[in-house]
Amino acid sequence: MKANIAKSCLYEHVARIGKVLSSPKRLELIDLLAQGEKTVELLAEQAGIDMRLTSAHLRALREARLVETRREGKFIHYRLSGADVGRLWVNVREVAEEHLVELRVALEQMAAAPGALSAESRESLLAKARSGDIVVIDVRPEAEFAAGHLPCARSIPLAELEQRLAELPLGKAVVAYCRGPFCLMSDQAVALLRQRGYQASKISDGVAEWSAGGLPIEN
Amino acid sequence: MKANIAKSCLYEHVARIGKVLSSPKRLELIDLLAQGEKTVELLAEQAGIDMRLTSAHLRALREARLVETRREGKFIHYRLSGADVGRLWVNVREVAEEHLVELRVALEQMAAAPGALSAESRESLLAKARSGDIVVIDVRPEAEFAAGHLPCARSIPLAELEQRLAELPLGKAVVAYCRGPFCLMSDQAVALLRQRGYQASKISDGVAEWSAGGLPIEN
DNA sequence: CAGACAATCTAACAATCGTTAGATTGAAAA
DNA sequence: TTTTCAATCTAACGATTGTTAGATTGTCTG
Repeated sequence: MKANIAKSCLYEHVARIGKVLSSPKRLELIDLLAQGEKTVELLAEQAGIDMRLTSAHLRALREARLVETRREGKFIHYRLSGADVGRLWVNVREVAEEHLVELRVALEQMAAAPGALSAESRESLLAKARSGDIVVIDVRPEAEFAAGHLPCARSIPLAELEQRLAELPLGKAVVAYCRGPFCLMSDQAVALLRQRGYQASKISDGVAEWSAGGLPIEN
Repeated sequence: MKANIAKSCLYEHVARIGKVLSSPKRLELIDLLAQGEKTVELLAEQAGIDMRLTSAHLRALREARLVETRREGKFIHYRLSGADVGRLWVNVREVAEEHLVELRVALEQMAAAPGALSAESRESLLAKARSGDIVVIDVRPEAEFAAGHLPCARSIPLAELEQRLAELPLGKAVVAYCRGPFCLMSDQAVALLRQRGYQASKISDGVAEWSAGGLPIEN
């Protein structure tokens, strides 16, 4: 039957997307690109992968049309080719968290600091941030903050946090966030802040999760 | 760094889900399972794959916890392990449709019958079905209808459509649906109905797409 | 022009995966 | 018990993929 071979061809096209999601390194690159446009060199450094291998993985991602490029002098900037790609990454990760117990266990024992907010809704957090009830800090590198961040958030990169403690009011609750559930920067920030007497906690959301939840992103 | 190896371990777990989505045959099995619980034999027949190979693919899906099994006598019934798995499949397919031009082209030239409804919202379709303005028919096998179907839909499997034409009112518009955008059954139904003088059209949604869109499913 | 550097290309190896076909398990029926 | 049949297991193959290291492209700077 002619229709049958045409049909299996359709699934083959979708499998191209699946194939690209089947490598941990490529997933990490997608996670990093969800924070904003980045050069190959920066991606290689942040993911801890050899630049030549990074380039090969990015090629695979580009052939599946999940990322696009932009040239700027010697540098080539990669970015996700749409917000739906970020949502897809969040979706795959959520399904993995839901069904793979091993992943949940690994996540729990990695986040040694028990700094997560007790199941607070995104909306109520946003309301408290808007009213000035809490201070929300974005501890990612400044370039990622500039590419897009949570409403009312202030950029204090983790590397600068110790020197810039004075910017934070001691009385108010401080809520930190970073790249998402797989990123440890907000945990480290919370640990440092608590050590210095601040009332600190974290949310596991990054901009991709926040945005996938239907909430606004500023830049 | 210890944190670094733990982190790459997290992405590896998510990649297990990606790996399982990287084979066209497995995607077709997921698509079929989104229609409801099925035995290995039935899946093999409907996907046109050797049963032993089907079993091997189902094993991979089960090891990634995307499907679960239930034994009933000699038969083993497979089902998706949650509604989120169906949503993930829809999500991956939508990203593929959005970014892979080749897939869009293949889809268009496969659906020879131009029977698709002009961009009508799901809600308005549901309202018209509820008011009795249109007749919605589910042309999938009856067992799939029984496992879950669109509200107000009537089951008329494609194989029985010709003999059961009398059940359909000639004056009203008839809207057919089947397993989803990759399924040709609703196209065939529309072709047959129009040939017999009915005012027929189709929607590309199946229960998975309908449900992923936040609309209710009956059974 | 030559040198520096970001990024890609190439070739080669080991490891993994999809597929096939034959053998085996396990539950129901004769 | 033996037979039947759904489903799984096993071994083997060919193809694909991830990774590595060296060579190359292309752009800016001196």
